Formats: sequence, structure tokens, C-alpha cells
Amino acid sequence: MFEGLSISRAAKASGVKSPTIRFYEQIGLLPPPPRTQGNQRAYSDGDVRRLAFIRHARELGFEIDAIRALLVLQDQPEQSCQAADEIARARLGDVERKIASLTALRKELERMVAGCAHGKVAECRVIEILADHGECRHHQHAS
Amino acid sequence: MFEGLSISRAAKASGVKSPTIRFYEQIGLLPPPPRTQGNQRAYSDGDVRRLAFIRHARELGFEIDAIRALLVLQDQPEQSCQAADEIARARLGDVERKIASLTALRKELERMVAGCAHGKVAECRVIEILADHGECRHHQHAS
DNA sequence: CTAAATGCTCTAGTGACTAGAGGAGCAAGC
DNA sequence: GCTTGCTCCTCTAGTCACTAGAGCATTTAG
Repeated sequence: MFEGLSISRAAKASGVKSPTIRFYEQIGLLPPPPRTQGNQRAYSDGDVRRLAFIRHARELGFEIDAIRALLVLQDQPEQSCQAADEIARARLGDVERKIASLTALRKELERMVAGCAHGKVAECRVIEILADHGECRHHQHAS
Repeated sequence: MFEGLSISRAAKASGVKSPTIRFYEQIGLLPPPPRTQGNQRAYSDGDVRRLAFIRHARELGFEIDAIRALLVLQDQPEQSCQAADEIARARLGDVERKIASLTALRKELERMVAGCAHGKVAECRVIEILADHGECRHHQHAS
């Protein structure tokens, strides 16, 4: 009766959870699939591949809008891949900046916990450093 | 007329923006300050220090709930600072995990962009890697 | 005194989902 | 045929830490 996969089967096959699949449909990332008589979604193998693509891109930290652009490109195989390259390079830049920022953060946190003498709060280096921002004004941190 | 600082002065002195200060009051992170006759907030220097503390902790990526706990500790200087130490260590652990994860991510993104031959989308390594998740199933990435 | 700046409250939006309510469909066993 | 229990549907609201804006009151500078 079911020609195509139910949403839970598509979820298992793609690694994207059912509610997330519905959400992707809602925001126009995945085209609405045909429905069965009983109004249930019936997915094709192509849909599953698209979902796996989206999932992998999300795991790499691409934003939904970037993925939208990558999906459009994927559907036009004769075009230059310059745009895809640019999106990936931008993401790489993001990741590099984030690593740099977190590395600075780690240093400061290490300094904090290393300085903690396990005494009273009054002498606690952790609290002290947080209170005196002057000590690290030179960093620009981010999480 | 104004005994205490206006919200914008407190914002400048602490580095926390006015709407954010009101937000912190709303969620109970900063006690509601007294008001002037005209119902405007009047902050003390203590409030400004508290705000600077919060700001620095946020810059170090501590979550609001962690900051709430740290502020309670700060107000009890005679207690052991073990709890503060634990919070800071937990945050350090977060940061270390995130750095590890992002470093793996960077490697994969570098592989993607390095392999791009700047040809057509059909042969694009970027698109290809995203489509074939099998190639990197061994990583567990995160953004 | 007036105009501009700043303040107030309240609501809604961000990103990328996740959780739950309340109901309908469906496969298998009795 | 009927029940049990799973899956599916839609819709709303919640997450986190803010940010933006509407519409009005107050304060301050000239």
C-alpha cells in the first residue's frame, strides 16, 4: 500500500529525526512529499539522499541558508562549483576563528582553575578573575 | 536628583547593554534596583560590579545558570570555593571538547576545499563529500 | 519652554530545533 | 470484527540569551 518510505523509515535511513524532517519541510528545505490515502508522507530514495546531505552539512556546522544554497547547486550539476567552494571556505573561516577564540578561552580558564587554592570563596581565584575583568581586557573571547 | 546611576550609565560602566540589564533583572540575575520618582532604575556601584562580573563570565561562555550559582557563591565569602572550582572545571571541559570537535571539523573542511578542482558542480568535491556521508562516518562532529 | 535624548513596559523575533497535546491511521493478535 | 499499541497527523509552545520595535513617559540641554 505504501509506495515510498514512511517518515520514521526515512528518518532511520537518513539519520534525521521525524520531527526534524517535518520541520525541514515546513521551512522549505525539503519539498513536500506525496501523501498516502491516509494523509501520511511517503518519501522516495531521492528524498532520503537529500536528507542525508542536509544532515551531513549540519554536522559540519553549515547554517540552513548555506545548505539551501548548496542544495540548489547540487541540482545544477553543469554550473561552476565556485559558489559551493566559497560557502565551504566561509565555513572553514568560521571554524578557524572559533578555534582561535576557544583556545584563548581555554588558556584563561586554565589559569583560573590552576590558581584555585581550594580555600574559601574570599580568596578564590575563580571568583576573583571573574570580578576583575581588567586582568584580561586584551582578549576578545567568544563561546 | 538621581542618587545612583541611570541604566545607560550603568551600561557604559559595566559593558552590559541597557536592554540586557533589564533582561537580567527580569530573569532574576540582578536584583531590581530602587527607582526614582519618575520610575527610572537607579543603580549602585555594587550593581555595576555585579554586572561586570556577569559580563566577564558570559564572555568566558558560562551559562546563565552557572553564573547564578557563581553569584550566590560570591555573596558567601566564607564558604569553600569548591563549587566555584567545579563550575569552572566543567566549563573548561566544555571548551576542550568543543575545541577537539572543531579541530576535527576543520580537518574535514580543509579536505573538502583542498579537493575542489574549481570545475563543474558535477565533479565538485565539496558537494560530493556532503552527499556521501560514508566517507567520514568515523568522526563525531559538532559545531 | 521646547526639543532631543533617554527611560519605561510589553510583545515578538532570532536559529534550529524539541516537546507535548489531542486526535487519526494502521498492523497484528484474539 | 475488535482491541491493543504503535506510528502518524497538525498545531502550539518552549529552549537559550538576548535583540528589535512599538508606543508612551520622563529627564536633560539649550
